[in-house]
Amino acid sequence: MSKPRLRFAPSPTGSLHIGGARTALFNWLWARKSGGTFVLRVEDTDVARNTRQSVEAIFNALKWLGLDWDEGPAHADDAAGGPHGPYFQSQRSALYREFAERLVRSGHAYRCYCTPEEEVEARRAEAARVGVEVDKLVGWTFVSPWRDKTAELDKPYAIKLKAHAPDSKELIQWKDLVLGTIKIPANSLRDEVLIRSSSPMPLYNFGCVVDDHTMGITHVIRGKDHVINTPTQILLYRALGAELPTFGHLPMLMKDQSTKLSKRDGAVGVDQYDSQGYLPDGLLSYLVRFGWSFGNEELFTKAKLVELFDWTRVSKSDGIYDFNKCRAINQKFIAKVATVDELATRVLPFLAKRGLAVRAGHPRLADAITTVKHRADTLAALADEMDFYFRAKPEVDESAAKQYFKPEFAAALDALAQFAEENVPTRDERSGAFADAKAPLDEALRKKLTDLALDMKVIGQPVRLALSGRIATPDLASMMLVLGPQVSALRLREAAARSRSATVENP
RNA sequence: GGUCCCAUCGUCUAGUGGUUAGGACAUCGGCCUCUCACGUCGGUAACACGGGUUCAAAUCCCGUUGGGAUCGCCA
Repeated sequence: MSKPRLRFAPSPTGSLHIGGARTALFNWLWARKSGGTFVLRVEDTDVARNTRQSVEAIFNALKWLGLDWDEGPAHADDAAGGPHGPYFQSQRSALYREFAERLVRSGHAYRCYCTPEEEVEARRAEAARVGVEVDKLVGWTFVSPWRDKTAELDKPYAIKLKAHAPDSKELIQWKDLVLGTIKIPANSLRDEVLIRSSSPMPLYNFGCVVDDHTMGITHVIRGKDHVINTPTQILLYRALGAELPTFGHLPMLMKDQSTKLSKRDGAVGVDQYDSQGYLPDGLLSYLVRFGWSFGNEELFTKAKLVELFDWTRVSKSDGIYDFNKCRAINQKFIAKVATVDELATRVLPFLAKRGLAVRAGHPRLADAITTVKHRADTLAALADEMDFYFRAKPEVDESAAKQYFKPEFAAALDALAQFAEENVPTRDERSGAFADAKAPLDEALRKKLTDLALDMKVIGQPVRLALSGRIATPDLASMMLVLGPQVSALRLREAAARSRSATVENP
């Protein structure tokens, strides 16, 4: 048996939606797991809604997620893109026309000279006959008078699929990879338009089947909203004399129990997760749960996902998208899964956004991250937590300064400045893990406080504010260690000076 | 309404005939503590309902109810 070929076929009408990302993920996963091929095809036949900008946004989102494709356009202007190219449907019109005419010749399709307006009119007439409003008319489909005619007229025509014989009792069925066997009565299908009368572009079902067929796609994995398209597509495969791919329909992502997640529901664009500082694998770990789970595990790298994925663990029921849970997963990913090196690379742009031009390999970067990675749920938050380590002077929380920078603390702050100079090792002086240097420093600090007859509970916040400008930070010893003896001492002395000159407030 | 699909804590889920129905997020409380977090301990909280099958059902079957998808010369 030949290797599986899977595809993701987005329509470029906006940025990549997380639902689309989920679908792409499952296709990619099986391609990687099975040693098959992952194809990217752009279904850009709706010229009114498609934009080149969207094409690029989708490609970028896929790249950011790390869902690399083996075949397909490398960029928005890549006309070839691989052995089955072009991969933009808008560039394949001739092919669709050719297949459509072939179906007309073989009797599976016909030229319908009715105009869309005539069909609308027929619908209206039927509604009037039955005595209901047009949009209340159900279960009625337009039957073209051209269905069994072969005449060629000199006027525009749509090519329609002859879906089934009028008295067909056939059940169209397939074994769905996730839903199991599904049977749908053929007579519930209508004569679908393959190619419009007014445009060379194919309609969805036709373009999809022609492409999946000519591109050798073996597995069609998509959202459950496509279940209803499947029988029509099966008819099309049959008409083409083509082998059926395996279909798999994934559960939907819902906003709540009664609404499916739409483009207006907040953070649904993958690009937004990128700019908010999510980790690609963090997002993917959450998205994969919409359809797949592995025991109670919820943190997966892509490599792990490829290793563990299989179709027997795929679920059928729709899931409600929970932004909080997504963020919680990302937080755990930052704290527990991502390496300091990876975080160091990824946090740089977020530091830059704060005006901090920290370069990769900055001597304080790795240590800074180890002190704050348990405190952030996004890279943006991580950058915020690290901010004070990299500023020449910390940005002081003024209301906290009023509370903690008081004359009575000045002497202590000076004394601790000296302590820092004498006890905080420089980076060159220490080796080994951060924690190995921190523990003794922490101990020394406590001893010093005892010697000075200072209570940590009292002096802690002034010192914290001195070192960081903030009232919520990592522990004191950690900050001193990251900052180093000189900077620590400098900040403590400045705080001491400021405290000394602070006026005593009258309550 | 036709057709199709689905159904375990608020949410995502584990569970594949015998469990005190487990975990995670959220939530509530305790502990830890130099702040905020992290961590940790514990609490509240679920098998939609009704019939079968079986010694035994969250698990299998049927029905009901509830929810979703779809019904374009969009994708």
